[in-house]
Amino acid sequence: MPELAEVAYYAKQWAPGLGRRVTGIRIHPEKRLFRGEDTAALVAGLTGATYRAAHTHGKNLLFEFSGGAWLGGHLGMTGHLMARHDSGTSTGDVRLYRPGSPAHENPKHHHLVLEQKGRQLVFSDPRLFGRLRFHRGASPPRWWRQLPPEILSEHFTKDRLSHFFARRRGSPIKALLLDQAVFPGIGNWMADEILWLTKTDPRTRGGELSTEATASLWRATRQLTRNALRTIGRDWSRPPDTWLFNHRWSDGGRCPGCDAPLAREPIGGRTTCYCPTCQS
DNA sequence: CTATTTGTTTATCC
DNA sequence: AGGATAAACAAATA
Repeated sequence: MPELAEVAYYAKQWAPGLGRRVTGIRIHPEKRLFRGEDTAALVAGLTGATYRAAHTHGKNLLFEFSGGAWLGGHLGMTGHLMARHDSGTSTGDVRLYRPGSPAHENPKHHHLVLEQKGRQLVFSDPRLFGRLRFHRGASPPRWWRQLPPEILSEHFTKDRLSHFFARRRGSPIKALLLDQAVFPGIGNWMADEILWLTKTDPRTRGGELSTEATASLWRATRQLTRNALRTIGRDWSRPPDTWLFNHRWSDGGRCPGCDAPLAREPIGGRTTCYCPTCQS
Protein backbone atom coordinates (compact mmCIF):
# COMPACT_ATOMS: atom_id res chain seq x y z
CA MET A 1 0.00 0.00 0.00
CA PRO A 2 2.36 2.69 1.13
CA GLU A 3 4.14 5.26 -0.99
CA LEU A 4 6.16 8.16 0.34
CA ALA A 5 3.28 10.06 1.96
CA GLU A 6 1.73 6.97 3.54
CA VAL A 7 5.14 5.97 4.87
CA ALA A 8 5.58 9.44 6.38
CA TYR A 9 2.20 9.06 8.06
CA TYR A 10 2.93 5.58 9.41
CA ALA A 11 6.34 6.66 10.72
CA LYS A 12 4.53 8.95 13.16
CA GLN A 13 2.33 6.19 14.54
CA TRP A 14 5.00 5.03 16.96
CA ALA A 15 5.37 8.57 18.37
CA PRO A 16 3.63 7.67 21.66
CA GLY A 17 6.66 5.50 22.41
CA LEU A 18 9.32 8.19 21.89
CA GLY A 19 11.68 8.71 24.80
CA ARG A 20 10.50 5.50 26.45
CA ARG A 21 12.21 2.21 27.10
CA VAL A 22 11.51 -1.03 25.27
CA THR A 23 10.86 -3.58 28.00
CA GLY A 24 10.48 -6.57 25.71
CA ILE A 25 10.13 -7.73 22.12
CA ARG A 26 8.00 -10.30 20.37
CA ILE A 27 8.87 -11.26 16.80
CA HIS A 28 8.16 -13.97 14.26
CA PRO A 29 11.81 -14.59 13.32
CA GLU A 30 11.08 -17.25 10.71
CA LYS A 31 9.04 -14.88 8.57
CA ARG A 32 10.19 -13.54 5.26
CA LEU A 33 10.08 -10.05 6.77
CA PHE A 34 13.42 -10.76 8.52
CA ARG A 35 15.15 -12.36 5.53
CA GLY A 36 18.93 -12.20 5.93
CA GLU A 37 18.79 -10.61 9.38
CA ASP A 38 20.36 -11.76 12.63
CA THR A 39 17.13 -11.78 14.63
CA ALA A 40 18.89 -12.73 17.86
CA ALA A 41 21.05 -9.60 17.58
CA LEU A 42 17.91 -7.57 16.84
CA VAL A 43 16.19 -8.79 19.98
CA ALA A 44 19.30 -8.29 22.09
CA GLY A 45 19.94 -4.82 20.68
CA LEU A 46 16.46 -3.44 21.15
CA THR A 47 15.58 -4.95 24.51
CA GLY A 48 16.05 -2.29 27.16
CA ALA A 49 16.83 0.44 24.61
CA THR A 50 15.02 3.76 24.51
CA TYR A 51 13.13 4.68 21.34
CA ARG A 52 14.69 7.95 20.18
CA ALA A 53 13.46 8.93 16.69
CA ALA A 54 11.82 7.90 13.43
CA HIS A 55 13.21 8.83 10.01
CA THR A 56 11.85 8.25 6.51
CA HIS A 57 13.46 8.33 3.09
CA GLY A 58 11.13 7.56 0.22
CA LYS A 59 9.47 4.31 1.23
CA ASN A 60 12.24 3.45 3.70
CA LEU A 61 11.98 3.78 7.46
CA LEU A 62 14.72 4.03 10.07
CA PHE A 63 13.98 3.91 13.79
CA GLU A 64 16.70 5.10 16.11
CA PHE A 65 17.25 3.64 19.59
CA SER A 66 19.66 4.37 22.42
CA GLY A 67 22.92 2.45 22.56
CA GLY A 68 23.54 2.70 18.81
CA ALA A 69 20.69 0.40 17.83
CA TRP A 70 18.83 1.02 14.55
CA LEU A 71 15.74 -0.70 13.18
CA GLY A 72 15.30 -0.35 9.44
CA GLY A 73 11.96 -0.98 7.78
CA HIS A 74 10.08 -1.20 4.53
CA LEU A 75 6.31 -1.64 4.40
CA GLY A 76 6.15 -3.49 1.07
CA MET A 77 2.59 -3.66 -0.24
CA THR A 78 0.69 -4.19 2.99
CA GLY A 79 2.95 -3.13 5.87
CA HIS A 80 1.44 -1.06 8.61
CA LEU A 81 2.54 0.55 11.88
CA MET A 82 0.43 1.15 14.94
CA ALA A 83 0.67 1.84 18.64
CA ARG A 84 -1.64 -0.18 20.85
CA HIS A 85 -2.32 1.18 24.31
CA ASP A 86 -3.04 -0.83 27.43
CA SER A 87 -6.16 1.27 27.91
CA GLY A 88 -7.58 -0.57 24.92
CA THR A 89 -7.29 2.23 22.42
CA SER A 90 -4.99 2.14 19.45
CA THR A 91 -3.73 4.64 16.96
CA GLY A 92 -2.80 4.26 13.37
CA ASP A 93 -4.64 1.04 12.72
CA VAL A 94 -7.88 2.18 11.13
CA ARG A 95 -6.73 4.52 8.39
CA LEU A 96 -6.56 2.13 5.48
CA TYR A 97 -7.49 2.53 1.85
CA ARG A 98 -10.10 -0.10 2.49
CA PRO A 99 -11.53 0.81 5.88
CA GLY A 100 -12.78 -2.12 7.83
CA SER A 101 -10.27 -4.62 6.52
CA PRO A 102 -9.58 -6.93 9.44
CA ALA A 103 -6.26 -8.07 8.02
CA HIS A 104 -4.04 -5.68 9.92
CA GLU A 105 -5.85 -6.30 13.19
CA ASN A 106 -5.07 -10.00 13.14
CA PRO A 107 -2.24 -10.70 15.62
CA LYS A 108 -0.88 -13.41 13.36
CA HIS A 109 0.40 -10.61 11.13
CA HIS A 110 2.01 -8.65 13.98
CA HIS A 111 5.54 -9.79 13.15
CA LEU A 112 7.32 -7.34 15.44
CA VAL A 113 5.94 -5.95 18.68
CA LEU A 114 7.99 -3.63 20.88
CA GLU A 115 6.63 -3.76 24.41
CA GLN A 116 6.72 -0.62 26.50
CA LYS A 117 5.13 0.33 29.79
CA GLY A 118 1.55 1.15 28.85
CA ARG A 119 1.72 0.37 25.11
CA GLN A 120 3.00 -1.82 22.31
CA LEU A 121 4.53 -0.60 19.06
CA VAL A 122 3.39 -2.96 16.31
CA PHE A 123 4.69 -3.73 12.81
CA SER A 124 2.02 -5.64 10.91
CA ASP A 125 2.38 -6.98 7.39
CA PRO A 126 -0.11 -9.60 6.13
CA ARG A 127 1.48 -10.11 2.76
CA LEU A 128 5.10 -10.08 3.96
CA PHE A 129 6.55 -8.11 1.07
CA GLY A 130 7.98 -5.69 3.65
CA ARG A 131 11.30 -5.95 5.40
CA LEU A 132 12.83 -5.33 8.81
CA ARG A 133 16.55 -5.02 9.39
CA PHE A 134 18.82 -4.31 12.32
CA HIS A 135 22.02 -2.32 12.60
CA ARG A 136 24.33 -1.55 15.47
CA GLY A 137 26.69 1.41 15.28
CA ALA A 138 27.30 5.07 16.03
CA SER A 139 25.90 6.17 12.67
CA PRO A 140 23.02 4.97 10.47
CA PRO A 141 23.56 1.81 8.40
CA ARG A 142 25.31 2.00 5.06
CA TRP A 143 22.21 1.05 3.07
CA TRP A 144 20.51 4.12 4.52
CA ARG A 145 23.41 6.49 3.83
CA GLN A 146 23.59 5.29 0.23
CA LEU A 147 19.97 6.01 -0.68
CA PRO A 148 19.53 8.33 -3.69
CA PRO A 149 18.63 12.04 -3.39
CA GLU A 150 15.13 12.61 -2.07
CA ILE A 151 12.64 14.28 -4.39
CA LEU A 152 12.55 17.49 -2.35
CA SER A 153 16.34 17.70 -1.97
CA GLU A 154 18.48 20.08 -4.03
CA HIS A 155 20.19 17.07 -5.63
CA PHE A 156 16.98 15.90 -7.31
CA THR A 157 17.64 17.81 -10.52
CA LYS A 158 16.15 18.01 -14.01
CA ASP A 159 19.56 17.06 -15.31
CA ARG A 160 19.47 13.84 -13.32
CA LEU A 161 16.13 12.99 -14.92
CA SER A 162 17.35 13.83 -18.43
CA HIS A 163 20.27 11.44 -18.14
CA PHE A 164 18.05 8.74 -16.71
CA PHE A 165 15.42 9.07 -19.44
CA ALA A 166 18.14 8.97 -22.11
CA ARG A 167 19.69 5.83 -20.67
CA ARG A 168 16.34 4.06 -20.34
CA ARG A 169 15.11 5.32 -23.69
CA GLY A 170 13.14 2.19 -24.51
CA SER A 171 11.05 1.96 -21.34
CA PRO A 172 7.63 3.53 -20.89
CA ILE A 173 7.70 6.56 -18.61
CA LYS A 174 5.28 4.79 -16.28
CA ALA A 175 7.94 2.19 -15.50
CA LEU A 176 10.66 4.84 -15.11
CA LEU A 177 8.70 6.79 -12.50
CA LEU A 178 8.58 3.65 -10.38
CA ASP A 179 12.38 3.29 -10.28
CA GLN A 180 13.31 3.90 -6.64
CA ALA A 181 16.92 4.73 -7.52
CA VAL A 182 15.71 7.91 -9.22
CA PHE A 183 12.21 8.59 -7.85
CA PRO A 184 12.48 7.39 -4.23
CA GLY A 185 9.04 7.02 -2.70
CA ILE A 186 7.00 7.23 -5.91
CA GLY A 187 4.63 4.28 -6.27
CA ASN A 188 1.82 3.31 -8.56
CA TRP A 189 -0.75 5.93 -7.67
CA MET A 190 1.75 8.79 -7.46
CA ALA A 191 3.24 7.84 -10.84
CA ASP A 192 -0.22 7.91 -12.42
CA GLU A 193 -0.98 11.24 -10.75
CA ILE A 194 2.26 12.78 -12.10
CA LEU A 195 1.50 11.54 -15.62
CA TRP A 196 -2.03 12.90 -15.40
CA LEU A 197 -0.85 16.29 -14.07
CA THR A 198 1.60 16.65 -16.95
CA LYS A 199 -0.83 15.25 -19.57
CA THR A 200 1.71 12.57 -20.46
CA ASP A 201 0.75 9.30 -22.14
CA PRO A 202 2.04 6.59 -19.77
CA ARG A 203 3.36 4.58 -22.74
CA THR A 204 5.69 7.38 -23.85
CA ARG A 205 9.23 5.99 -24.03
CA GLY A 206 12.04 7.63 -22.07
CA GLY A 207 13.75 8.58 -25.31
CA GLU A 208 10.68 10.46 -26.54
CA LEU A 209 10.66 12.96 -23.67
CA SER A 210 11.76 16.46 -24.69
CA THR A 211 13.64 18.86 -22.42
CA GLU A 212 10.35 20.63 -21.79
CA ALA A 213 8.53 17.40 -21.00
CA THR A 214 11.31 16.42 -18.61
CA ALA A 215 11.12 19.77 -16.83
CA SER A 216 7.37 19.41 -16.56
CA LEU A 217 7.67 15.94 -15.03
CA TRP A 218 10.30 17.23 -12.59
CA ARG A 219 8.03 20.07 -11.45
CA ALA A 220 4.96 17.83 -11.12
CA THR A 221 6.90 15.20 -9.16
CA ARG A 222 8.03 17.79 -6.62
CA GLN A 223 4.65 19.48 -6.44
CA LEU A 224 2.76 16.24 -5.93
CA THR A 225 5.27 15.11 -3.29
CA ARG A 226 4.73 18.31 -1.30
CA ASN A 227 0.95 18.12 -1.62
CA ALA A 228 0.76 14.43 -0.74
CA LEU A 229 2.86 15.04 2.38
CA ARG A 230 0.52 17.89 3.38
CA THR A 231 -2.60 15.74 3.11
CA ILE A 232 -2.04 11.99 3.36
CA GLY A 233 1.34 12.36 5.05
CA ARG A 234 0.07 14.78 7.69
CA ASP A 235 -3.11 13.11 8.90
CA TRP A 236 -4.30 10.78 6.11
CA SER A 237 -6.82 13.40 5.06
CA ARG A 238 -8.39 12.74 1.68
CA PRO A 239 -6.94 14.70 -1.23
CA PRO A 240 -9.32 17.03 -3.13
CA ASP A 241 -11.50 15.65 -5.93
CA THR A 242 -9.40 17.68 -8.38
CA TRP A 243 -6.79 14.89 -8.05
CA LEU A 244 -6.92 11.71 -10.09
CA PHE A 245 -6.54 9.92 -6.74
CA ASN A 246 -10.21 9.93 -5.81
CA HIS A 247 -11.34 8.61 -9.20
CA ARG A 248 -8.78 5.95 -10.04
CA TRP A 249 -9.48 2.96 -7.90
CA SER A 250 -12.34 1.24 -9.66
CA ASP A 251 -13.83 0.95 -13.10
CA GLY A 252 -16.21 3.70 -14.13
CA GLY A 253 -14.15 6.66 -12.86
CA ARG A 254 -14.12 9.90 -14.80
CA CYS A 255 -11.33 12.37 -15.44
CA PRO A 256 -11.50 15.27 -12.98
CA GLY A 257 -10.24 17.50 -15.78
CA CYS A 258 -12.46 16.71 -18.77
CA ASP A 259 -15.01 14.20 -17.40
CA ALA A 260 -14.08 11.55 -19.97
CA PRO A 261 -14.11 7.92 -18.77
CA LEU A 262 -10.75 6.91 -17.33
CA ALA A 263 -8.80 3.95 -18.73
CA ARG A 264 -7.23 1.24 -16.57
CA GLU A 265 -4.79 -1.17 -18.16
CA PRO A 266 -1.37 -2.68 -17.45
CA ILE A 267 1.50 -0.47 -18.63
CA GLY A 268 5.08 -1.04 -17.59
CA GLY A 269 3.94 -4.13 -15.72
CA ARG A 270 1.51 -2.32 -13.43
CA THR A 271 -2.15 -1.35 -13.54
CA THR A 272 -2.19 2.17 -14.87
CA CYS A 273 -5.08 4.62 -14.66
CA TYR A 274 -5.07 7.52 -17.09
CA CYS A 275 -7.29 9.80 -19.14
CA PRO A 276 -7.14 8.78 -22.81
CA THR A 277 -8.34 12.25 -23.80
CA CYS A 278 -6.01 14.45 -21.74
CA GLN A 279 -2.97 12.19 -21.88
CA SER A 280 -2.28 11.60 -25.55
C1' DC B 1 -12.80 -20.72 -8.21
C1' DT B 2 -10.69 -16.79 -10.54
C1' DA B 3 -8.73 -12.40 -10.96
C1' DT B 4 -6.67 -8.55 -8.77
C1' DT B 5 -3.50 -5.88 -5.60
C1' DT B 6 -0.67 1.22 -3.89
C1' DG B 7 6.41 -3.23 -4.04
C1' DT B 8 10.84 -5.19 -4.82
C1' DT B 9 14.04 -8.75 -6.31
C1' DT B 10 15.51 -12.19 -9.42
C1' DA B 11 15.59 -14.65 -13.72
C1' DT B 12 15.59 -14.63 -18.58
C1' DC B 13 15.94 -13.06 -22.99
C1' DC B 14 17.81 -9.74 -26.22
C1' DA C 1 27.29 -5.34 -20.40
C1' DG C 2 23.30 -3.48 -19.84
C1' DG C 3 18.44 -2.88 -20.80
C1' DA C 4 13.58 -4.63 -21.08
C1' DT C 5 10.22 -7.75 -19.47
C1' DA C 6 8.10 -11.40 -16.73
C1' DA C 7 7.88 -14.19 -12.76
C1' DA C 8 8.09 -14.89 -7.93
C1' DC C 9 7.06 -13.77 -3.31
C1' DA C 10 2.08 -14.33 0.18
C1' DA C 11 -2.33 -13.27 1.56
C1' DA C 12 -6.60 -10.92 1.44
C1' DT C 13 -10.44 -9.25 -1.16
C1' DA C 14 -14.08 -8.79 -4.85
